[in-house]
Amino acid sequence: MDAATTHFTDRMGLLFEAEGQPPIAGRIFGYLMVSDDPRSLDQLAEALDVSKASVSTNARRLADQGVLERVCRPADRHDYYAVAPDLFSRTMEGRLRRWQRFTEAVGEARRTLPTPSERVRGRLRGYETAYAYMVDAIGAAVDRWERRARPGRR
Amino acid sequence: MDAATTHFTDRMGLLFEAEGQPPIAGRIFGYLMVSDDPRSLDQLAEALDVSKASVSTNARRLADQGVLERVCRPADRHDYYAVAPDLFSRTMEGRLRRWQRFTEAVGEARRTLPTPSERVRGRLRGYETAYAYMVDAIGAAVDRWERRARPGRR
DNA sequence: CCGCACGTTCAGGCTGTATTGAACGGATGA
DNA sequence: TCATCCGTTCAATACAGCCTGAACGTGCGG
Repeated sequence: MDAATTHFTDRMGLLFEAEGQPPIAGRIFGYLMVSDDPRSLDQLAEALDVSKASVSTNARRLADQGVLERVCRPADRHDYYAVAPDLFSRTMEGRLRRWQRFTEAVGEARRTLPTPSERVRGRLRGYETAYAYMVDAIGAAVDRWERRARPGRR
Repeated sequence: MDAATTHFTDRMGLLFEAEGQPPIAGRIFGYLMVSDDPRSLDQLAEALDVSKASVSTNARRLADQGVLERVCRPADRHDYYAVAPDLFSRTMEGRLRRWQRFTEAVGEARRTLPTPSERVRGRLRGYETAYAYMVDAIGAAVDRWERRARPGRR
């Protein structure tokens, strides 16, 4: 692996770490981002110099999140991974899902708090409304983007 | 602190943890979210049953991020904290900033990789374009939201 | 039926970080 | 000037999670 690629994968590892994900997951993602073809677990383990166990776990994790796609080739027992073709909208979906968890907690609080003041109730309700507004706006923007970047798909 | 509030603050702690932030930061945020008035460091430490050192560090951290606001009262040496009034747009700004780091790394990769294939180059460029598109869309949505939620402000 | 090549799982070591108690600096008021 | 009350900083500890090597299950080929 050349120096520029190593630099990029390491940086992705740090960025993923800052988002609460394992560093290796970020490095896998980074490596596949700059890979032309899908890569097998062995290729990933060797390129990144990490154990196959980690690669297996983290690659599957990323695939579950929709960041990667598992590619199967006929007459080949290897699992190959590649960045998801609709990576961007998947990422946005994931972000909205994470925000939704916050909003659910806020909604539960608004419903179960014993004696919320008017200000607190308004604050919580305001957060929920803003979230709903954002879901619409971002969803619409992603749709527009997808239509622009991949006209005719679906 | 009543059970519903404790439940909410703990949940916020877990959600913050999943985002790569200290749990106590989330609990502070949660507690201030359902607090009518600004709270002092001592109040926070007692309510959440944590050391004042942690409260000091994490509250300042959140204030730096724009999530909280430090409130000063005349003739009172205490520091008070409250959720930022423009919490939502601050949160969005922070999210865009984090995405920007990814995009910067992608841009650097596109410029420094020794022999990127056409597919890889297109992928990286596509990511950068999508990010720029999203910054615009989200920025515009936040503006619309701010104008709707706080008409007349500035 | 055996050998091999995969991917997965799991206990254990290890590193990084959150949290704490204690010490510190600064400002205020007597 | 001293005593007190803040908030901050720091070394030390506890803890959580990542990563790994080895063992396991599975399916294919000989």
